[in-house]
Amino acid sequence: MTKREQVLETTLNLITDLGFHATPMALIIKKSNVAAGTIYHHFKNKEDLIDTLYSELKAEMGKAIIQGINEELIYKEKFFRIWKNLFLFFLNNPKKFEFLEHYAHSPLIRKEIKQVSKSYYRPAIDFIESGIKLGILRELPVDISINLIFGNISTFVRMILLEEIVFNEELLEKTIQSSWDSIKTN
Amino acid sequence: MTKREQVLETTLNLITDLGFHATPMALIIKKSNVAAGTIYHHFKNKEDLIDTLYSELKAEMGKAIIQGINEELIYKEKFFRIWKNLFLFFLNNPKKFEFLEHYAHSPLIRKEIKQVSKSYYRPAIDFIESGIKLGILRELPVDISINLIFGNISTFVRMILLEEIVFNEELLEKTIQSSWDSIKTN
Amino acid sequence: MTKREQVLETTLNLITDLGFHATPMALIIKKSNVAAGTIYHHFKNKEDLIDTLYSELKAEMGKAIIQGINEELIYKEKFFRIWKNLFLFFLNNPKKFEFLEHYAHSPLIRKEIKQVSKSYYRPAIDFIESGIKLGILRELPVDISINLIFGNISTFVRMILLEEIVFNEELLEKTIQSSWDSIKTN
Amino acid sequence: MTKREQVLETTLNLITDLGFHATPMALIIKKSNVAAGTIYHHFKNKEDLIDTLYSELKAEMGKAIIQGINEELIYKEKFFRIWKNLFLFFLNNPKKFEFLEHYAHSPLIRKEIKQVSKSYYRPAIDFIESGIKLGILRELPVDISINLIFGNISTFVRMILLEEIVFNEELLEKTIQSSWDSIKTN
DNA sequence: CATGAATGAGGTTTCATTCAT
DNA sequence: GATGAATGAAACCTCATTCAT
Repeated sequence: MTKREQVLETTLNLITDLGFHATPMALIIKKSNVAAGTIYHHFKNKEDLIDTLYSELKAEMGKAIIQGINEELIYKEKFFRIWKNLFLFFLNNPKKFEFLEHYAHSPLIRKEIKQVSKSYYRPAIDFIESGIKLGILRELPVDISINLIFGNISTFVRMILLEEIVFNEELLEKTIQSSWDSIKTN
Repeated sequence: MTKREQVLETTLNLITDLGFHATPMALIIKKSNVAAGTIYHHFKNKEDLIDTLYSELKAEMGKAIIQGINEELIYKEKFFRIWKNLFLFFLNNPKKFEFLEHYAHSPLIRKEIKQVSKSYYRPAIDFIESGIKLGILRELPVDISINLIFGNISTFVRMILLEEIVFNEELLEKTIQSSWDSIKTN
Repeated sequence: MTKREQVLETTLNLITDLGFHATPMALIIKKSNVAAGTIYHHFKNKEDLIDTLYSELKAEMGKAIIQGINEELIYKEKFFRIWKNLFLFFLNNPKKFEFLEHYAHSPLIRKEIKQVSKSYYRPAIDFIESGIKLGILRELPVDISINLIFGNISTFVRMILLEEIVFNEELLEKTIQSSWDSIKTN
Repeated sequence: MTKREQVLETTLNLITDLGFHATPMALIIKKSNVAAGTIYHHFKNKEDLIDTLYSELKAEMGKAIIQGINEELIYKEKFFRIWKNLFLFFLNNPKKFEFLEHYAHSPLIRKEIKQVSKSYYRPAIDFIESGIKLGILRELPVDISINLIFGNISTFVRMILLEEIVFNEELLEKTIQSSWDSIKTN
């Protein structure tokens, strides 16, 4: 593990645990066993460190979403697959989930970075658009559909992580179904 | 307007615009026309100020939710009413919306405060529970249903505020419908 | 007990327990059940409060020193009496002892106040001077003798209060004797 | 001279001149030609700075006490030597004297620090104990004898520094003698 | 690439004091 | 005499960042 990676991982852990405002560089330096100068060798400044972290996590998430999707599946199967992909990525990476959720709408991440990061889930957008064209999905603005789905997944994940519900396959299917019912045509 | 109210209002505006870490007390002091000591007379420290703000806004939101609900309405009408109540509260109070959304899952707000604040939407929880008992809503954990609905509303509001979609009555009805379809029994 | 007395007593207790720097007016106000303004009605400011306390305690100490001294006693008996008087005053008033000891040489108490307070143990000074004239005490500067005696008493008291030694009559006599041996002529 | 040493020396001077509460960190920073952060790099906070200063001065004093003591000297000569060593250390280092005296019994210095500092004059304690065993000194608790001697020295030094007496060899001998007479057997 | 002592602007908070009631 | 909300200067300390090694 390189120093650079150590820093990014430590930052992720600290920021999700304590929040940005309670995570000074000094703490990141201490917990990642790195010298102050080393961080500034790899990242321009604190903002750049956060932006980089956000950006890399978004890319990782983008990759996770499309795993196992192939053209043999029918539309609804693809939808279920994507939903589960994202769900599992979040569930298995709770810190990354926390971070991405929290800073998605924060003034802390520069808009430019958010814009670039959006490209990572271009495939998801395309998928929704095609669904509408095919008449499988309702005529809602794509971003609404996208956000409805993402929102549902993140709510579901959060509740499992906070142990407000106990996960089981049946509940998972019901929840995906409830997502599907909210976007499919009747 | 008391000094205390001045401080809370200014804090809400500044924090939503700039973020917590970019809102120094000095700025709150200046913009609320109050002396430094006065803030610390009313609030223990910066954290307590934020906690108080969060708590009071949650209470206000709780009141907004149940307006106009009476026993003459049928279940689905009540649901639509509640959905619109919350939607309008957020849309008409964008700063409050921003703040509540952003700090809902932040380590900044003490867990104790979050717990207390939860009581403010007790009526909503009761409403969902009764819907399930009556067989109108699916057998999903109440908190999931609640969060699905809240999540949908907030996604919808955010997109209107960010001007990613243009609001109209038809779209509103479609969106509520998509929420309703995700929780109602088939 | 008047409000003024409440304030003085609370101040004595807090300052000896916490030190001057850790005893803000706000704490004195709280612990003495008095309003901020009330203190400033009785004392010009914080310095005046401390000065007054010091001054009144010195006066009280002055009175204690000369109790039971009458002309029927021989010189050495008077010395033992005075020594015990001061010893008992300190032992029975540990907070007053602490305070007087600590602020005796502190830049906190205005020199003017110290000067005035000195007059309270004029009788002790006269007593030493007469001892030297009578040839009973050594030819040492009066202030040295005075301070040697006071120093010994305070050391003795402090050790009892800190439970570094256990008090008994025999030890008391030995200690006074050691004081007497250090100033009497051979 | 390191930055750390600069800070300690400046602190000693300022605190003895003005007192703790009248010596803001800003003044220490200015007078020691150091940046604010530099102090906090070396010391945890203001209290730690004072504690460290106290501790280091005690150690220095401990070293001074035992200079020139060797086994060829008889007991009384050693006593006179030790007395003079401490006397001279205080007289030649008036600021250190002031500081050590003033904070010896102050709640400002943490008890833990005081405990550790006590070890620095272990040799003096051993010396007194051996004197009692040899029958040269009275059967008084060691700490009493120690404190009586220290008390006398400090009273003497203080009076010279305050110019309440004029120092000369004869007076010095008389004062040591008065100390000796208070602890030796008759 | 890596280090960590040093920086100093600016952060949060304290605190003696006032004054209208 | 007594109250306590309000004041704002100044206190302590933090923190992102630099730079000589």
